[in-house]
Amino acid sequence: MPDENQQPNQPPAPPNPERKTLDDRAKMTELERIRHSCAHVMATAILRLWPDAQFAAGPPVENGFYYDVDLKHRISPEDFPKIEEEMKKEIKANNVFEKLVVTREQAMKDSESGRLGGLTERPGNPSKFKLGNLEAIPEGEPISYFKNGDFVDLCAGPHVMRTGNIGAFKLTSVAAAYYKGDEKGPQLQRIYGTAFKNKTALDEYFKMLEEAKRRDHRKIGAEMGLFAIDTEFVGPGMPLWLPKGTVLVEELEKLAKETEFAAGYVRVRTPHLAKEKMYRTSGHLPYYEESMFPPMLVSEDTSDKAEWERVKAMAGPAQKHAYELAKQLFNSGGFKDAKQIQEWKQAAATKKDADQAVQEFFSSTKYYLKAMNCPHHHRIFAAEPRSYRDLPLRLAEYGTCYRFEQGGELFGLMRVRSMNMNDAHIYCQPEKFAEEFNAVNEMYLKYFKIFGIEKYVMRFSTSAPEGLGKKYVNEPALWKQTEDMVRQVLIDSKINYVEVPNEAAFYGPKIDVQVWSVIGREFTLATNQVDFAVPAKFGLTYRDRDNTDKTPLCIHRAPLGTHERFIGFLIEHYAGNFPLWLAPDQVRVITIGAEDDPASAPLMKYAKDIASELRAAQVRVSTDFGNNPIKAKIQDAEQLRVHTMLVIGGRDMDAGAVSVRLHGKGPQGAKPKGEVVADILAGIKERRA
RNA sequence: GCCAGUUUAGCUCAGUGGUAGAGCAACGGUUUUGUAAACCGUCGGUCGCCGGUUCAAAUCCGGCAACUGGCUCCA
Repeated sequence: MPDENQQPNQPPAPPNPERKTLDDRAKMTELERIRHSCAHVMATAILRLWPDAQFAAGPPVENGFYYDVDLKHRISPEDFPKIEEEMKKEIKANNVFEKLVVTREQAMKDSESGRLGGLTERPGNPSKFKLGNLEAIPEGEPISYFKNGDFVDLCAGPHVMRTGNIGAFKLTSVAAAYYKGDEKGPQLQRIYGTAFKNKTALDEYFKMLEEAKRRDHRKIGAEMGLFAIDTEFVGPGMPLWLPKGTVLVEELEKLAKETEFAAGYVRVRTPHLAKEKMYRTSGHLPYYEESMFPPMLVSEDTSDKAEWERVKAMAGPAQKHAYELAKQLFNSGGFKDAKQIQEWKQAAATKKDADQAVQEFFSSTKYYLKAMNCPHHHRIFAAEPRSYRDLPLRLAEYGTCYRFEQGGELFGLMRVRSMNMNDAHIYCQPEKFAEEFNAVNEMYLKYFKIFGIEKYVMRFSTSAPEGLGKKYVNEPALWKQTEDMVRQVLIDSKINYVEVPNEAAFYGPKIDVQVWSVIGREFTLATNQVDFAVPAKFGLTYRDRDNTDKTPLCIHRAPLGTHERFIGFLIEHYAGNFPLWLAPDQVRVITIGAEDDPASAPLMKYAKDIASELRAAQVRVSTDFGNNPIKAKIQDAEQLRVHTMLVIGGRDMDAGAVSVRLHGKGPQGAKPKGEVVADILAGIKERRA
């Protein structure tokens, strides 16, 4: 990793997915030691209440600690007070955290007797997870226990000196977690807590959480009328952009279009659907089917006769029954109740058979909602003969994609099922790759500057040899070649990055840009992927200088990610206080004097003229000429987060001036009207922060 | 999808088996103003949905849905 480009406020690199070395562990900060120790104290307390509990891993994490436990009793927040009670006793006892170095044989023995992660030996209840942890310790590395009171744990430390050094703590939540993160492994209960040096720091942390809640994009989005998620009629994970949110969407599109135009991109537009053949050819279906909406089945021939032939050709009664029910479904526009669906499911031996029956019914054309834009763009590349002179061809589109994210993944605007990607595909000659890839990275940095994003890290995801042919296309030479190219560009451009093995896309290595919102939430915003596989699958070629046909390399890139996630991020980044160019409510003209008061007629004219002038210049301006007191009008505008308030009274009118007030910054004094208007227009044009 | 929790008016929230409440917002009026709340009044709810227990359910029980915090996944 190039250190010289390390930015001063760069966050620490994400935790290495591989095992922590003893050296890494020794670097634990004091706070981390407190939290790690607190996890042991929590385990001690849980064992006093439920002696048969088996523990897996209990590390400190960003905002606290957790311990994974296997226990018949389902721990709920109602149990927290009594666990905390036991923890307090252990802290009050002020036991020493004693380190014992043991042999592997001893540790094996203590795992089998249930002593590890226990208060006593527990015959017939071996410490199975500790045994697994023990196996992961490489030969030659010392094996140690930490002991506080009766609790003995397999642990490399480090810890605080005594349990009494844990100043203040609180249990926060419980969740399910898989042993060693393996979905197929046993499921454990993960108990989360947090700990601090003292009560003041703990209270501050909870106050910070409250503050974070106020900045949550879901809360601000509702307050400002940016978006709505109508789960009843539209569906979960499919946001509706309200007029004010649409302003943000369109301002971003404008920015992207200008930037891409200047960088030599051309724009294209594609439908939201494609035939099954598209995703079979691209190779997405086997890798990606789970994340796509189930296909729509479309018939080009529904004549009764053709249908009958198909029914007769079907294998068994199960398929025939499924077929009848499927027909009912399509004719009536949906099953009437859950019983009917159940019946249908039972009728078909497996879901596949039922799908098959439906498909047969409609002469077998499947259409998929697109989960990505690349195949469509590949077909645009294929639509015309290409010469090396046409390259690099940069096809850009704000393409709408649909992904069937699992229910539990959905999260406000951050994880959605319908999304608009700031997408483009760059087709280039392999020898032009570095130049193009670099230009894309520079575009990222340009955007970050506009939005004042200072904390970011580029995650360079590469393949793993064991995944070739499974998770990744089986092209070892191309993997190595493209990964080397990307790495070289990153090193040459001195961009700060971390390399993450085994996380590439199936068709090539990728770079994800990770950012942190002010409230500390982490986001993967942008992505930049190399694709050496899919263009070949579509038979894409260009005629090179030497009169031979060659396959282009493709770079997928989305510097602004999706509208949904990017705007979600921006809402929290700015806490809803957008810069003038983005603000849904840019200017509000507020009069001291009401429209329904005849004496204010000249003031009204003066104010209306200013509003009209701004509106004619495409500024989003509203007016408040109502009869509320000025304080109330100001408050309304402040709560709406109107960026610039122009307060106009008789005094201003007489001087040909307006009084400017900026949201969150208070009154800025009266200035000549022309100057104020010019400044507003310039601020918008320059996209001033 | 998995574990736990939550769901009462547009929003924030009271209401632990006996006639659904408050503040803000909205709407109607009064008041005519110098930088974050003038005053009076009116409207607004199948207590997420379905079922059960009970003389009686927002409240107790079961199922489902959505959301929240995590896990796995991911732009």
